[in-house]
Amino acid sequence: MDDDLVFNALADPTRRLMLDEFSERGEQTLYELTARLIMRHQVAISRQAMAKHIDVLERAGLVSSEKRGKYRVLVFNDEPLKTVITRWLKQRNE
Amino acid sequence: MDDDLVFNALADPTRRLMLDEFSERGEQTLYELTARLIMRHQVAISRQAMAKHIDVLERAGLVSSEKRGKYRVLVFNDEPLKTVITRWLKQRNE
DNA sequence: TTGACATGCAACCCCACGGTTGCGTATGAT
DNA sequence: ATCATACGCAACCGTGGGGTTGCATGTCAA
Repeated sequence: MDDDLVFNALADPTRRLMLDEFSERGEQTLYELTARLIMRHQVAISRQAMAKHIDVLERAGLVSSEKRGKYRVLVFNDEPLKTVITRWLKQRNE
Repeated sequence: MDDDLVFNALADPTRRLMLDEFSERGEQTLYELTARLIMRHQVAISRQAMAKHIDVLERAGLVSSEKRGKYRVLVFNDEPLKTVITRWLKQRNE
């Protein structure tokens, strides 16, 4: 896992919104996700821009994708987040 | 606290190294921190570039600074990190 | 088989960001 | 009083990232 890819993936507000949707629904189509961002978050974005964001998330290991017929199905993976956040926070056992 | 500022602050590898140093020493001079990055992490960076990074960290609330005589003393604050990381991770009580 | 649809790919644009350069300022030791 | 030092400020530069546009491809329903 590459720290740099993960942090860069999190640096963009649109990608963070995507992760918000993923934490609600772990599995979504690219088309579904795009529709959701536009309708529920009033994001003005094109399909191509979304595809680029997905590529970034995928390279960071936060999303894995699989071609299923006509659709590209995206699956959320929160493991990179867990490993990344412990970097500067001392363990508290309270 | 502004999420965007925090995530953008974390997006740069040099700033992450700074936070590494801060988690060891919560309080440092800008001069000290610069020297540490150069010597311990082989980072080639100028004082002015460091000052810019500190500004970014400060706007994100991760660092507060105070002028003490000739020096600028920097104090680490991990609160923004704590509030930010819980966004996508469901609580696990194991 | 035809056509709508979901996606892939490549070239291009714009601007924010990290870095440098140059100069000015104030503090403190001698 | 002098001078090295730690820092602030502003202008400039080059690159990368987010976005768009245009076109090609593959899948599925009728």
